[in-house]
Amino acid sequence: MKVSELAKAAGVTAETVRHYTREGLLAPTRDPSNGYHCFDGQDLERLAFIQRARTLGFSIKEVRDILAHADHGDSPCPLVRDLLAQRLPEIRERIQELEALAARMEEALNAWADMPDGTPDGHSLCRLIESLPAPSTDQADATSAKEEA
Amino acid sequence: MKVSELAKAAGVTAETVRHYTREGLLAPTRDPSNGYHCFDGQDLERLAFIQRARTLGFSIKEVRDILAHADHGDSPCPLVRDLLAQRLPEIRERIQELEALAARMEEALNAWADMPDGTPDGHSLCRLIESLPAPSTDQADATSAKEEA
DNA sequence: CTTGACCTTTGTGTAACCCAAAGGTTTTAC
DNA sequence: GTAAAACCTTTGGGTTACACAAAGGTCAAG
Repeated sequence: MKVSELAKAAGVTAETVRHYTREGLLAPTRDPSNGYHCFDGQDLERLAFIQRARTLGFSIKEVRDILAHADHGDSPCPLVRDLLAQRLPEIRERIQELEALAARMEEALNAWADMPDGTPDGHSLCRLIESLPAPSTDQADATSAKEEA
Repeated sequence: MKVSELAKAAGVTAETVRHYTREGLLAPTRDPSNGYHCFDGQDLERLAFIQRARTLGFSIKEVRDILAHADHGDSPCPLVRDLLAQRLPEIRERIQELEALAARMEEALNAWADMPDGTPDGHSLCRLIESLPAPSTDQADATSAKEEA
């Protein structure tokens, strides 16, 4: 199979296949006559595996580690479970942050429903935004903001 | 005020202040004697404004647009409201995705609680992951996956 | 006058691809 | 038979919001 054929079979773009290949998640052979990448059924299974792992939130780097374990004949399952157990609370935290964000946005839209659109006057750029509570400036928050990025 | 002083006053890093300056959100004067950036009280207010806008989910680019409107004497408020109204459903969608992700992760952890850690056998790299439903390969999903990135 | 703390600019890294360009190959169609 | 379409290759740049390191100038304190 060539790049596009594998891509089509797996439902991803050819670029994605090339990206995974560059990153070492897939290791196709080469057609010596023209230098094209050659994938087989195993690569398709491997790509499907990668997609499932990605739906669980694993990064490319993590998937590479998982595959390396398996390629080395070791069970990657304990690693997989550890990563999941570690990441789950982080996801939940991220959800909380987004819910707080959505709440702020909604609150703002409601609060502003009848507030006038002032033109900037040197003291205020946009009262709609300046009416918000100031973001906290302490270290704890700076840390969580770092995570947010 | 010099960079670090403004940064401390606003509770951000000096790097962040420099970044906003590079991006044109802040326009400090220069000390002619040494080329240092000089910020004043207005810049501090402006930075506080930026932080509030960021807590509403506005990107740097959007904040720049908002500030440009205000600097030009126009009310940025309608723009702000439009952006918020547009972004809110996107945030909600993102929350749904993350909740689905958390659910998949949790489900996986539970389902695997008593499943054995098989060593890879050529047909399976990690049954824990391969027992997952295959990610859908249709265009609609590819599109939403694009948004997700 | 020498540290140490702070300033400057420039360039690199992050995550996971997307996209364009330049150039070779294979397939298709006339 | 060949020309154009379609696909392949590698390389390099773009995306977000900064963090960080390097190289070199500046400034306050001892």
